Amino acid sequence: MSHQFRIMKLSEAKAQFISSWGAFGTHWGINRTMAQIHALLLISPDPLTQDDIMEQLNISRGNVNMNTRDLVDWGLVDRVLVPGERKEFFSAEKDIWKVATQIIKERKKRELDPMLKLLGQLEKIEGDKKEKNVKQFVNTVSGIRKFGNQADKMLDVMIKADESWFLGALLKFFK
Amino acid sequence: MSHQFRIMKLSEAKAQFISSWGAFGTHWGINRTMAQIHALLLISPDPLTQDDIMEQLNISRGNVNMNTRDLVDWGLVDRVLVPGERKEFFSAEKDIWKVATQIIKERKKRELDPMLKLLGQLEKIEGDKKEKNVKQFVNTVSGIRKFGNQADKMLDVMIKADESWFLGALLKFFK
DNA sequence: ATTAATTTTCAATAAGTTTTGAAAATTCAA
DNA sequence: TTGAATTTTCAAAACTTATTGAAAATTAAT
Repeated sequence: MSHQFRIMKLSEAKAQFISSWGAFGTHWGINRTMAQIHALLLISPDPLTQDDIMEQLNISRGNVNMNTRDLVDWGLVDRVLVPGERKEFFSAEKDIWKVATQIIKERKKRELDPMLKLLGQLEKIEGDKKEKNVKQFVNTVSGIRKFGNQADKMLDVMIKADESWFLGALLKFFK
Repeated sequence: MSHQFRIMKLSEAKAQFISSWGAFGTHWGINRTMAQIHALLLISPDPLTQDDIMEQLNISRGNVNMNTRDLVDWGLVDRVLVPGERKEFFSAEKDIWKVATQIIKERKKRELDPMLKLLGQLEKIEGDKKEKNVKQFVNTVSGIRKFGNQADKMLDVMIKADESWFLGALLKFFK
């Protein structure tokens, strides 16, 4: 079965990209609008104002304000000053490797690290280690913790590495 | 600043684990109850029935039914038959490496692969490749697509590899 | 075949999350 | 200072998603 695609105009392609990136974000714990604003900024060659974003995405001022704030907190977007302009402008980091490592760094800090800390505690429960419920609990928790610690170490190396080193090494690694 | 933890009883530790795993899941596009049922099954040495799950998590029959179905669809839980029992039982895959590769496999299929397909289309837009809006759009999309393709390849290797090979190789890789 | 046990479905409802928009706060130019 | 421009806040409303529970469907024992 084959499928014929039409060549799109920029405006149509932009709309598609923004909408898909938004839907994609919702599967990753990021709200739709935040992901859409990020997408819009990624494809904008120049920084945009709150009003630009409101207009292009048809959303309220408050919504833009809250979500740009979150994007700045995540380190994905910068507030930039344009000389001679009163309004403030927003600009997204365009290097996708930096975007990815920034997201990894934040999620690791916010989610993985606290989970690993908790699992370490849960392993030390009181009770008979031979009893099968205790045994299964400890096995499960320690299995997850060990796996999580490996992932944690691997992500630390990734975050510190630069892209060319990392991809080069990976390609060699995977023959 | 130091922090003194109390040693917990099994019942308390179980409750903590189930609740945290549920909260963790919500950051990863998995609903709270589905993650909690998964957690409960992971730490149960024996398979459980719908009624067991309803009782232990205090949720309705319909809810258990829908979420166990999803867990089975994700390949994380099996329906098992216990000889001489009328009811059906559920049991989770306990090997955490298998759990992780199964989740990666499913999310890749459901999310990454369709996104890469779309990005490939979006790159071929019509219009002047020298115009800065077109240029930025194409650059962004192709950057994401290239990065995504690398990730895709890497995940394919991970899915096929077995745990000991993979972790061994990773440790060597990261010196 | 009948019936009791069990599972599944799904419309109604509850719970949770996002969005709006107008008022309050802040910023900065004159 | 004053006041116009701009940003921020947050309670209320809209929207989305998850949960319930009772009825329907299925299963299997008698």
